[in-house]
Amino acid sequence: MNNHLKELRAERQLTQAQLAEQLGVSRQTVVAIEKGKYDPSLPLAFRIARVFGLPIEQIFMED
Amino acid sequence: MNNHLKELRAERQLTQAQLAEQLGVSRQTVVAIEKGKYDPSLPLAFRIARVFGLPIEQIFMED
DNA sequence: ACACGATGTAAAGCACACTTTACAAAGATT
DNA sequence: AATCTTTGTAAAGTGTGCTTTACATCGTGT
Repeated sequence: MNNHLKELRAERQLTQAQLAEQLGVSRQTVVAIEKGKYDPSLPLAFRIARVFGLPIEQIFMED
Repeated sequence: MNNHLKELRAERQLTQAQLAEQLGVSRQTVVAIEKGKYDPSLPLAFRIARVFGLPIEQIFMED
């Protein structure tokens, strides 16, 4: 899976730490997802989608 | 997280085994998700959405 | 040069997603 | 009643999502 997390975060001018806090996860989790190290769980994907006001399919995509 | 998997599967008249095969997972995984024992991974959620032709948010929802 | 904020990397540990195998309980069919 | 399909339950094993801690790197500002 691919994702646009880094770009979306940059657009909103959020640091990894700020985004992590809004999502209720550690900064390492944000780093790992941005770097494509692993995919978020479904509940976390929902929270990410909610933070950015976008459907999950517009943030994450099967490559 | 809640989901409508069981109802959607019933509408399409699929058995758990048939759905599992289409999704490329074991039947136990389908059972566990239907029963709410755990949530699917994000990639599996995408495959489920594709099988039913619906956005993820119309199949899974934060309760 | 030094400090500071933001990002990247690594490793150990815990919980959960998924597997395989096996068996039990219903429902439908003959 | 006996069989067959479908569904439910359980348990042990593997891999991944997420945590915490710690340190390295890079860019910017003083």
